[in-house]
Amino acid sequence: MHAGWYILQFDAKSMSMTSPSDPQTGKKQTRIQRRNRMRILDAALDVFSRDGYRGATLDQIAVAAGLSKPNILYYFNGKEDIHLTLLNHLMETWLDPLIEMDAEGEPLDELLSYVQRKLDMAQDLPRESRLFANEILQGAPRMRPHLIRGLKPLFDEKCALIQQWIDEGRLAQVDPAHLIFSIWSTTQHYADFEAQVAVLLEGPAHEPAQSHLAAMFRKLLTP
Amino acid sequence: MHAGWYILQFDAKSMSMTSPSDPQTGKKQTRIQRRNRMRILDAALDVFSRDGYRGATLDQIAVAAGLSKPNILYYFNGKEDIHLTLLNHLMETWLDPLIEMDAEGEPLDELLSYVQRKLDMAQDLPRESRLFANEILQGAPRMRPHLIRGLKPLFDEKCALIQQWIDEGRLAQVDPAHLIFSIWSTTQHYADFEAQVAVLLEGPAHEPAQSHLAAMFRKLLTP
DNA sequence: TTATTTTGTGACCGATTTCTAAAATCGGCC
DNA sequence: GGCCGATTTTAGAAATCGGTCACAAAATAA
Repeated sequence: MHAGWYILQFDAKSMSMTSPSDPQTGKKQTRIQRRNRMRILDAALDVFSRDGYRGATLDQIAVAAGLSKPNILYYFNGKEDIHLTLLNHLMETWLDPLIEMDAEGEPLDELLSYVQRKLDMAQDLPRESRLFANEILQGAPRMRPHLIRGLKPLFDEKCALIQQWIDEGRLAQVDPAHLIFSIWSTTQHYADFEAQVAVLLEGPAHEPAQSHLAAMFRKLLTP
Repeated sequence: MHAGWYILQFDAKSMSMTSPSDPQTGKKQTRIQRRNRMRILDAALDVFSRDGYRGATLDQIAVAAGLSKPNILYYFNGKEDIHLTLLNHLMETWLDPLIEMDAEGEPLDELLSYVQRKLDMAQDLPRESRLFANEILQGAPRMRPHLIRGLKPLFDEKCALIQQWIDEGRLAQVDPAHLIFSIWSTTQHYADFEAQVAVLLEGPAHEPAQSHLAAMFRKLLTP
């Protein structure tokens, strides 16, 4: 949960008070509402994460959710509303691993744990990872404000922390920003490029990604 | 140029002999044909690399190319044809850096040069990188055959080479496949997630990506 | 020049897409 | 049962999609 979340949610709403699609105004959601909104969001996550915003259609989402198309629009104010809701939900969880990186902990442990958490997320939530990748690939048209107001300050804070650890001689010399980029890219790769990875890892068994990345970043960061 | 290329091209064609859109059958292309096909492909690269196959429209491409929609379809047999042509062109150049990795060279030099070439490509051809990323994100529906027939054998060959270097004690212990994934992901990140990187690197100057990646992989690979 | 081929366009088609309006149906509650 | 709000469906409007076609304009060959 971050400060920017409710702001985005608020900005995005058309502020109509008449639809059950607005969890802010509708005090109490029915069981059916909760169930169907969940179904729709789950189906939409499949579709948006594969085809991107422009490539996704309400028909695809409706079929995947097992609901009629107008019924989808009974629960959400439109395609944009669904997509924005997904991005907002994503924001709630996406930065958690980075937030958890603790200034009080042992630097190497903290960073290797962070790698582990990011890799777990890529493997447990590949659709969310691809949804994010799609949004950034398209130039982050809907998420740039959140990147600036939410991610950037957190990023700067953690870069400063890593730099401090380096200055204290507790980590090897590394550019903190590029280090974080390397952690993000190597971990998310297994979700975003799953189709390619699956083809290439076919055949004889390979070392798990986890041990490779742990070894790599340990070597990189050990002073 | 790979064996699979002509096969893919062949499969995709409707084999009509009447359109200038088929560079295989039309012996000599006029200047106008070459110029307009170039314009269309350049515009289509913009659109496809941003919005993906389903999200892109012929209207967008036509506007970006400065041509009318029917005129686009005079030069190409359809949306699919344009996209496939782009992917085929991409294949011609995308694997070159990996191919160049030389069994006769010094292992560390070869791998660090490979990192450098991949990073150069990400910075010089970001649209191509995003086109590729989009295709894989969507499950590689059009490229999986090429991944299997073209990339996989090359990948296995280079993995074996790296493993041999390791066995000879000329490189540190590393899983070759995951090493290559790490090289791909870290370099392509700067093209595919450019929108995010641009936001986060704003402010005080940072070390260039090149020196970070060079240092990182040198440290990882030095025995 | 004329004849012919190449290149380009406006009008249009059927299918798809987002979204609305209104009627029909469901589910509880008295 | 009968009422009332919540849910769902039917019907379709309006715009956009990929693609076609007849024909005009321009380039080229004779």
